[in-house]
Amino acid sequence: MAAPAYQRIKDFLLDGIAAGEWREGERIPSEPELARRFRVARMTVNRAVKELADERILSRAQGSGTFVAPARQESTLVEIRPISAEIAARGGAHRAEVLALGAVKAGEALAAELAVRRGARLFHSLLVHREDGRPIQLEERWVVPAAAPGYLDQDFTAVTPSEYLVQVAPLARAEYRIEARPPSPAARAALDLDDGEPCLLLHRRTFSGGAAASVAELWHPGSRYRLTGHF
Amino acid sequence: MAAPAYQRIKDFLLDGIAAGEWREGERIPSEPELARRFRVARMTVNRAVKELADERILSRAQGSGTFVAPARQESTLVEIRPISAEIAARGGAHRAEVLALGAVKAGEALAAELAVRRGARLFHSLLVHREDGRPIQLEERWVVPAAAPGYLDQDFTAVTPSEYLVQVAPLARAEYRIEARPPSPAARAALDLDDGEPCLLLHRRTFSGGAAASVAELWHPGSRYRLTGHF
DNA sequence: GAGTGGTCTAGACCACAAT
DNA sequence: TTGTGGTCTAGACCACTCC
Repeated sequence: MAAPAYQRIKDFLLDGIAAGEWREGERIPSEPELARRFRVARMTVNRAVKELADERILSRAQGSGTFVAPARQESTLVEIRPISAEIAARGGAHRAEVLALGAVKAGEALAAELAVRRGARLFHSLLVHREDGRPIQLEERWVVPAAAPGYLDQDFTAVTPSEYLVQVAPLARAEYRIEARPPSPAARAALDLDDGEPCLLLHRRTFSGGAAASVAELWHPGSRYRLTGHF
Repeated sequence: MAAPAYQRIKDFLLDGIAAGEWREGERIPSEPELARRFRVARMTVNRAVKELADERILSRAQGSGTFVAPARQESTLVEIRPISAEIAARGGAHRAEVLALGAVKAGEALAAELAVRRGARLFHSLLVHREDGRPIQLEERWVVPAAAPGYLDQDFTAVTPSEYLVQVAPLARAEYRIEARPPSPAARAALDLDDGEPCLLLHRRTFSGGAAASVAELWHPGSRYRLTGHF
């Protein structure tokens, strides 16, 4: 199962940008040059570059070339990015620590949210994400086994659960809920909070193939995390 | 300057959906059929349909066809939905109380946000919104006078500031920021908070005609208000 | 004029779904 | 088996920018 050519080209460009090979405002290789390098038709390169331009990672100018777009500082709620990408975009170093990974039985609330029976087996993970060493997110997740059978075998320090789930269970829909909350005991322990510091809680339920696939609770320190966006 | 073929096909499909020719979940003509009808290559049809699928107006399934996607509702964050409409949608009774209305001088932070000089005159309003008698939002707002000259003469118990501003200063753009915060003194006094109850703070800056027009700080009791949405 | 991206063609092979 | 979408080719012409 090789990745399609256009995807390989996208990855090549994204890796180059991440590695600083082309910086903001700099020109990337032209379509004909990429076509030669990857031995594909120009239309295939065009698709790869066009998609990155649609995602505003590149900007194109007819007659002059394709350039790395200025980094956008927007974690739009409508398109929530993995925390690792968000941190990388700010130039920070991301590290994840797995606090728990295993199977649990669904309680009443979870059973209702995931449309399984009470006591059903669910995969469960608990991670802390750090930016430059400081905890920035406590991620607790419950996953319906059928939606991601290999969930428990993953190394979530390398690929975040959110990234893994997107790969194995194409995301059809998601619901979210944002709240200000006093920290839960687990969040207090994991997030290195000041006295009286509240948490920004992002609760998310995802659907894949028409059925509920996972529920996530993302706890963030109120003093060090905010959601931003624009329209 | 004729529109490109792929755009004509997109328009054809959008018009058909708008006219009810194909309803939610129904199949639209296949790529080969559209190619015949428009006398273009299948790749051109593919581009048109793929773009509409990327925009989630259509959904595609290999082997079975292309379907009209279920209409998506906008997240409450993406639109500026006045709190009064939000409450009405839940079946609650909305009442607003004006705590302050007048002119103030811009401090450093506000001057920077609104691109005016320090000490410049700004309109200022402070309101509490109640749902069935319980305070649900403390709304503090600073407005550039040029953007809404009649701001101070309004009766904000009848029309909320947000509704008034949308009328007089067509909204071009907005930035928002969502945070979890301990209550400010004003919020503590106005929102009838429990001990240790945090606030969900929505900070919003609006632009009209290219210039910053207003800044709003919307404080909500963490236990009684959440932002929700889906995609 | 040379190089760039924007669009388009007329095929092709494949994976997948419905039958 | 037939029809669907997913991907790709090897060209082409055009509008535009830069030199």
